[in-house]
Amino acid sequence: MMYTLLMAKAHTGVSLDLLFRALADPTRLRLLNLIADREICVCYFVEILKTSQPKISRHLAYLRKAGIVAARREGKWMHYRLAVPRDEVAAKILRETLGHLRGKPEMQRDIARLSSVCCAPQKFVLLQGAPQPALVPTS
Amino acid sequence: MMYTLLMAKAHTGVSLDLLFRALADPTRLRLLNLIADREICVCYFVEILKTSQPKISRHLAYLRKAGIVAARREGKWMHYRLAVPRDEVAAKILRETLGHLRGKPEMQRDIARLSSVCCAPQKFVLLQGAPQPALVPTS
DNA sequence: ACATCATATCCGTCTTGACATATATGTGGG
DNA sequence: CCCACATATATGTCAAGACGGATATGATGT
Repeated sequence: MMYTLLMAKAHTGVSLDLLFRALADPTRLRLLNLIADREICVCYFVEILKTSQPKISRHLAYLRKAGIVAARREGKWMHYRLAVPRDEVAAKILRETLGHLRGKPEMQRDIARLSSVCCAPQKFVLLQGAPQPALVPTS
Repeated sequence: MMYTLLMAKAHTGVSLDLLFRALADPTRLRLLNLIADREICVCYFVEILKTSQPKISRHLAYLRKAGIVAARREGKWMHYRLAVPRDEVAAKILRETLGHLRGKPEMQRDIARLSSVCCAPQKFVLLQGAPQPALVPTS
């Protein structure tokens, strides 16, 4: 019942204002920054953003329905990766936005946290045995 | 009471998700496309978008408070023009978005309507004696 | 049974449109 | 000059819906 606006048009491809809607939230921007060039599973988001799992899951659902990310299940784990929108304009704006995010200190901090978490996953209860994120060829 | 989130941060410059919020609406995108490279007064928006004047005025207020457009009064008329955000990242994304809009058929139709309306303003009751839009040096 | 993740529900806030009304400026008459 | 009155634009109010966070519960795989 929620997010019906986005859901309604998700299948037709992302029109510009829908893309902007998807980008108009700090949590989603942080998620996108982490997803940008690696396939990564949900437990890392929970550990890095330090927010509740349902909250993250909802924002990921939002991005999925907006056609910006795609998910793949591997056993217990769900891997998320970027899904470049078919719409050329939307795709370009998304790429540029991700590029800009990379320069933001807050975003760099998230990436740094990801690195440290990956180097010592055994230190984080949530990440026991979690699959490592895999870099993805830059689109 | 309305738009408090935007109002709260408007003076500090536009953070990325606030810019996206401002862009996440079709009406505002149409307005921005018309404003992009000319200073233009409100009555043209009403005539071109064919929507209610309060609706347009509200969206313009939204864009104003988001720091994306600026207004200037000249007698009865209010002229709106683009206001490039101080934040370099936001400014770049805005410029690129406007560039992309230019390619969209719907937006080109609006520009076409603007031209025809400007050539024969006497045909439109709303535009009797309204000042002509003035092109602005491309930023 | 447990771990990982997704969805439902509740609640407060924001957004949006429609409609009514207020404000600001210009104009003409006394 | 002051007063109506028209014009251009802005704002208040209301209702409907969307959003975002928190919490509880469901689904899926080991």
